[in-house]
Amino acid sequence: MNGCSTRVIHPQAVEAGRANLPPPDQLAGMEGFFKALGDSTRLRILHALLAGELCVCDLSETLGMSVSAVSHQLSVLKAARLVSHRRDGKIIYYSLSDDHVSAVLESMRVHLAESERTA
Amino acid sequence: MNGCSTRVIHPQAVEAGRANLPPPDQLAGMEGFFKALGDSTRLRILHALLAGELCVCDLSETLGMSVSAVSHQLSVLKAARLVSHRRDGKIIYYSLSDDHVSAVLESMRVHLAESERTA
DNA sequence: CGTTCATTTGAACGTTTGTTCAAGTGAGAG
DNA sequence: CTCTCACTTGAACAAACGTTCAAATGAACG
Repeated sequence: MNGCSTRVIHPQAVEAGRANLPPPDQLAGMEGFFKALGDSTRLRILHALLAGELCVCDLSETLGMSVSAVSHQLSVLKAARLVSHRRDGKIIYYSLSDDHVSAVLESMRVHLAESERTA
Repeated sequence: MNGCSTRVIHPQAVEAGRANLPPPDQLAGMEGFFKALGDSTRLRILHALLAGELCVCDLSETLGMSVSAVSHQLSVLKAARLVSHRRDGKIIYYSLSDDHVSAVLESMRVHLAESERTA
């Protein structure tokens, strides 16, 4: 909270920067979205679902981790609206909530390939 | 690590899901990228920089937080290659590392507006 | 009803993360 | 060289996170 000795170095730059700060609710939305994607288990779940819907049991087998751990992460993805689910008897099938999700994943792959090149 | 009683419910679905799992190095890259974006302070820094380069002092004034806290977060963004910096005497100016970053931010805003609509 | 089985949920525990505070760089000015 | 000032860095500590384990739903089936 201190700032610098001379208080502010470039007042107009500060003003311009402030003008671009997103309102709190938008900010919270973005943070939640990226946080949901910022975990390797959840990213692996999303990628596995690119092939089509999967039940929790199969997802656990696919990733080689416990059903409970997968279920916990699915609830995070569900809260972030990244996956949907449908029930068929005892089995619950999860899938990507819409095409936008796979588009995002694809665009990230491109970005990373790009910054790898610039390394 | 247990799986279900019947072991696997849909073996071919598991196989298809596994085929889409990214290799560990790609996965780590994605995770790091999204993790860097999954924090409100860092998102605010990136948005402030949309207007143009800013020094640490001004950034701290813009966000209303300590120079030290901002500097720590800048080092995270630097490690994720999301920002660049140039030195001019005692002052260090930070800017978005490339146009791709602002493109990503813009595409996220669109996605969030979309899923807001579907709410 | 009671059992089985896929899934969810809650508490626990170690790990990671973000901020603060104090000390440390490093570049210009006197 | 010494001082100042913008910035970085490390240790510390609380808050948030991901996994595990055990207990709890909830739907089918006898």
